[in-house]
Amino acid sequence: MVEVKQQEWTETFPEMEKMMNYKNQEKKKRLTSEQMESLESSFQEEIKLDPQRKMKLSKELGLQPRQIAVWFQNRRARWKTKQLEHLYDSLKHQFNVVSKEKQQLQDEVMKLKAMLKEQGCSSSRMQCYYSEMSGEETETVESTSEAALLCSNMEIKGKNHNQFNIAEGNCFNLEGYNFNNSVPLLPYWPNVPHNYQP
DNA sequence: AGTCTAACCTATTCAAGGG
DNA sequence: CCCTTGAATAGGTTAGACT
Repeated sequence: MVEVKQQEWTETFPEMEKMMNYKNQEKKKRLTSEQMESLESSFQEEIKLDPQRKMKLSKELGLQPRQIAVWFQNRRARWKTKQLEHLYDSLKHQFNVVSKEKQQLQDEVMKLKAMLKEQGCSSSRMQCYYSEMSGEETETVESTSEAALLCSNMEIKGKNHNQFNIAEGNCFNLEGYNFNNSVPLLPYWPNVPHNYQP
């Protein structure tokens, strides 16, 4: 059924037959390691491909300009996937750090409460006493930790994702939280134009 | 404002190569 | 033979030039 249709097509449109033969002959070919290296170093210089560079690479590497464009397109897609993976790892690590800290603080609160109980002083009385002393509203440890986590999320959402601030290792502005010990970054980062919108 | 075009993106296909 | 990788394609979006 398919063969019959194909025959009809090629008889009606000889150009189509040419194209089909061309397609059969021209199988997908892998780029040589030299071509790959050259394209890769060019990509590291600049993630975007301007027409002059495309033509230059095309001549240098003996590839069609279209092939150069396609390679850069696919390379950007791969790069973006890697970025997302690293961003995910980074956020996961930060979440673990904050969770651990929250647990430690909660443990500390439990210990302190137990101590107060031993001394025969109720926690509500102690909270009232603390409020009078500091003149501020009292907060539970849960609320402060959750607020910190919320703030960190807001910080992330507030950033322009295209700037990749988190992935580039910038610290959060959260007071009292040190996120310097996040996951290691990629060994290298290509130049991304300021106006680059993935 | 509407149209055209080039360049780009994402998703997908498919050939090549490795285990 | 199956799975992964990467070159290529399809179809949609966007920005800029032009009328």
